[in-house]
Amino acid sequence: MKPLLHPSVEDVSVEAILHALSDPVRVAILAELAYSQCSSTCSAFQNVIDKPVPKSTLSQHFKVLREAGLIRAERKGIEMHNTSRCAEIEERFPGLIASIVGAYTRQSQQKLKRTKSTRRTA
Amino acid sequence: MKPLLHPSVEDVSVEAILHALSDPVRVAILAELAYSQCSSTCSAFQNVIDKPVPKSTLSQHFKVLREAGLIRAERKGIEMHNTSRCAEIEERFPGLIASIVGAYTRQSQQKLKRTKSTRRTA
DNA sequence: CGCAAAAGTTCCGAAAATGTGAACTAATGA
DNA sequence: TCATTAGTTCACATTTTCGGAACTTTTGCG
Repeated sequence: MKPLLHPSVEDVSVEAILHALSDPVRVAILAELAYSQCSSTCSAFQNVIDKPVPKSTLSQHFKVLREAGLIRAERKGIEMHNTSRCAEIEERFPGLIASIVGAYTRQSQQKLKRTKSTRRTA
Repeated sequence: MKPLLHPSVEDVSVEAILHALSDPVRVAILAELAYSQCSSTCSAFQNVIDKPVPKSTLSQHFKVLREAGLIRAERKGIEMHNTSRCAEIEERFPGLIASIVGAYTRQSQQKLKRTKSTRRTA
């Protein structure tokens, strides 16, 4: 199996980061990895959003995150251990990831508030 | 001609913003609009990157920026006047746009530095 | 008015990217 | 050796994107 390429920090591009994080599933994965500060397997994210994500799709998502330089993946026996590379990226692009994850957080809070205050459909 | 839909600020999504800004042409446009603080026509950006951008493509790019809520477009006579909506978005997602544009700026500076220090091909 | 030009948009076909089931690979353990 | 589990790769359908050609709006000019 291929040795899992990870770009070095100086090869990480803003385009790739933004593209990777323009998908709700991928941000959810990164946010979780960044928050928990410890490694997680891919299959741990099969229900990262409301509905289940097929594993081939999940694999693609991890690939995108990996190649964007946002996560590091290491094979440990039968499973993959994924960790965030946010600290490295923070050095190169200070505040970038934090503000993106922060914006998503704010967005989901506002979404909650809206459905709470306007639940006429219930 | 259609009346040019602009999402209201509270309908702007982070996904759409990141997707819009994951393209070099579109960031270049937004950065320019945000920096200049005044309106510009679409055709003013035909050479926003090294090579010329076809006008149908440019039109699509402006549409993406518009629908993401990043710019406002108004027809003035024969041409469109585009302005950035960064101030509005700053209220909803503080620091987001600034950190993205900042990251791109840093990236292009580093790219310059690299080609300067390693120009063997010249 | 009629017509030409300029700025954008829309249309459409080609090319690229994405999602996902099915088949495959690699590591583990009985 | 064989079954199981975790992920990857393949193949194909769907979607998105690019860009040339044609179209629409507005303006300016005779």
